[in-house]
Amino acid sequence: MSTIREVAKAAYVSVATVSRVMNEKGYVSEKSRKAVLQAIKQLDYRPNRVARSLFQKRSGLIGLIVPDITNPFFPQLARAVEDMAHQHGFQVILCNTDEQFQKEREYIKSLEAMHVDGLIITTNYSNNPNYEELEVPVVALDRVLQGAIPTVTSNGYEGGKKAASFLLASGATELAVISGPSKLPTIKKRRDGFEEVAGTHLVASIESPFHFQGALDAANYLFDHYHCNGIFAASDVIAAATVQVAAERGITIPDELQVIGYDGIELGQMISPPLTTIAQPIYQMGELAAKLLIQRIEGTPIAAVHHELTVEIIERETTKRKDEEA
Amino acid sequence: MSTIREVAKAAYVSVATVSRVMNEKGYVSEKSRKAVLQAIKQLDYRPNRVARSLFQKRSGLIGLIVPDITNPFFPQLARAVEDMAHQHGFQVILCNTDEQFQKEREYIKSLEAMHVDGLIITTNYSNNPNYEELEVPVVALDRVLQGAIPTVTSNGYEGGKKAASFLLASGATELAVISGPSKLPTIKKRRDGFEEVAGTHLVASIESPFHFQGALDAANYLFDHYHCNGIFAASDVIAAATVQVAAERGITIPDELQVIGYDGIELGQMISPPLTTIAQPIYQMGELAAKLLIQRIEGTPIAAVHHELTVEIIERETTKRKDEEA
DNA sequence: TTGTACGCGTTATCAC
DNA sequence: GTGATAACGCGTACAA
Repeated sequence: MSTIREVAKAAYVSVATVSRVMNEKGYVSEKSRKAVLQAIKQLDYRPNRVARSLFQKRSGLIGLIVPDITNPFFPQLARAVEDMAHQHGFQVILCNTDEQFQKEREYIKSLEAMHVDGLIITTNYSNNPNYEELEVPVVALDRVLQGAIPTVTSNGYEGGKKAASFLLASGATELAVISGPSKLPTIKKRRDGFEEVAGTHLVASIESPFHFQGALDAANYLFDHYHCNGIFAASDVIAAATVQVAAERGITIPDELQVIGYDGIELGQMISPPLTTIAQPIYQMGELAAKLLIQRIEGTPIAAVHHELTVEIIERETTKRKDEEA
Repeated sequence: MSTIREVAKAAYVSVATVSRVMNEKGYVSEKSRKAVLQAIKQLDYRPNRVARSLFQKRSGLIGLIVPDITNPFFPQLARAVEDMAHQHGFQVILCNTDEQFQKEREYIKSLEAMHVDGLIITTNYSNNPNYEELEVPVVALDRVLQGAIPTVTSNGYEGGKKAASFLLASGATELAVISGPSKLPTIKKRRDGFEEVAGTHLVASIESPFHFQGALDAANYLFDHYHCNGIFAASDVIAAATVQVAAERGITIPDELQVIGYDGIELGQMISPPLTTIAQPIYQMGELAAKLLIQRIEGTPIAAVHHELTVEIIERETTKRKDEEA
C-alpha cells in the first residue's frame, strides 16, 4: 500500500497538495489536480485510516455489544446497525459479553483504547457501569439505562397487554405467562402488562432462561403443575419450546392451548404450527439506535430520551381466529 | 484519556521509561517502575491503540465477511471467530455483503485501508477477487478459494452420501434433494454425494435459495411435481420449510415422508418434529479458521491447505429409527 | 538505568 | 496555488 508521500513524488507535488486533492479542500490548480489524480489511480492510493484516525481523533469505528450473537434476536439487530453504520462510513466491531459484567467492562476498556467513536449496548444488567462517564457517545438498545443516555426499546408493557387481550378475546380462560429473567426491566414489563389484563384469569407466572433448553424445562414445569389454555411467552424462543413440549404431550394447538410469543423473529414462521407473536420492529430498532448514535457522533445534540417503539401482533396459527372463537 | 506523556510527568520519568514499563522491555529500576505503575493506575492510563497501530503496523483488527449475519448459520460461526479472536487480543469487524461482489470489494478496500491484520471470508462466489494479491492474510471459511489460501469447510460430499444411505436404510425408496444454489461449490458437493448414493432411487433434484420464503416455494414445487418419501435438504432452513409445507399438505413425517437437513443449527431442535440433520461442526469451523488466521498473522507459516471437517448425522424425529424400518 | 529525538502517515497552519 | 512543517501518541535506537 502506497503512502501520500509516494503519490506526491509521483505527481511532482508536495504531500500538502495531494491532501488537498483528496479532501477537496483549499485551492489547487487544475493541472496539479490532474497529475495527483493520475498518480493516485496509478498507485491505487488509499489514505491510511490509522494515521488519519490518529490525527482526527475519529476512528470510524462503532462498538456493538451484545450478550450473544447466537441468540436469534440479535443478528437482525446487528444487521440493522451494520447497515446504517456502513451507510455513514462506519464499521462495526462485534463483542459478545455472555451477560458477564466483567467481559463487558473489558470490552469497553478495549474499545475506548482503540478510540471507537461510539458504543451501542444491548446487554441487560441491573447494576450499571457508569456509562455516563464514558468519553464516547453511548446508545442503549433493548435496555434501559439510568442517566443521560438515549435508549431504544419496544413497548413491552403494551405488548404484554395485547397478548392478554388477544388470548382472552379468542376464548382462552386460564392464562399463564412464561417470562424471561425478571431482573431484566424490559422483560419484566412484558409480564406486568400481561398480568394486568389477565387479571383473575391468570393461573400461573413462571420464569425461564432465554435459551431453548432452559425454556423446555420451564414449559415442562408449567405443564406439570398447572392447567391452562392460553400462554404468553416472553420471547419467541421460549414460545417455540412451549409449542414443542405441548406437541410431545399431545396437547393440540390452538384447540386446547393457544400460545403467543414475543419478538417477531423469523424463527416464528419456521416452526409448526407457525407462531402468533407480538412483533417488535427489530430492524427499525437497530436502525434507530445506530442513527441516534451517529447523530451524536457527528455532534448533533440528541435528547437523552427513551424511544419506545410500538409492537404489533402477528396472527399466525398458534392462536384461534377471533371469529372462530369457541 | 491520558497520554503516555502525562504519565511520565506524573511519575517524574521520561516517556521511554513508561513505555518500557508498559511493554516490559529493557531495564528499569524497581523504584521508577513503582512510580510509573502508580501513575498509570492513578490516571487510568491505557495506551492509545491507534497510535500504537500506526507505529507497529498492526491494528489488532480482523475483518469477518459474511453474506448475511441474519442467516442462522452465521451467528455461530461469527461467535466462534469472535471468541478465538478475543482470546488472542483481536477485535472483529463484521461485514455483510448480501453476496454482492461489489459490496464485498468495497468492504475489503475499506478494511485494507484501516490496516486490519487479517480477513476471514465466508461469502461464496464463483468468480474470485484476487485474494492472493491482498497484502493481509486471508482464510476462507465454508468456501473454497483458488490459490494459496487456507480453507475450512465441512465434508459436504460425505454428508450427502450419509444422508442418502440413512434414508435408504430407513426404508425410503423415492429420494429427492432440494439443493441450494448449485453455483456454490460447497453446496454442489452435498448434492453430488447424495445423488451418487441415491442412484436409481433418485426421483427429483431441484434448487432453492437459502432463505425460508424461497425454500417454501421450492418445497411446494417439489410436492406438486414429484412423489417421494425421502428428502435431503441442503440446509436446515430449507429442511424446515420442507417440513412445514409437508405439514400443510397433511403429509405425515416421518411415516409418509422422511426429511434430513444439513447444518446442525439450533433451529433444527426447535421445530416440530425436531429435524434429523447432517451436522457440521460449525463452532469448530469458525474456531479453526480464526486460529489459522491468527497463526498466519503472528508469522507462523501455515500451509494453504484445505481443512475439511467431518460431519455427523444427528438423528431426531423427521426420520424413522432404523430398527423401526418399514 | 534513563532520557532525547525520530518515524509511523495524515491533516492543518502557516509562509511564500 | 503551493510547499514546508508541526502536530497526533506511541515505541525504540542511540546517546548519556
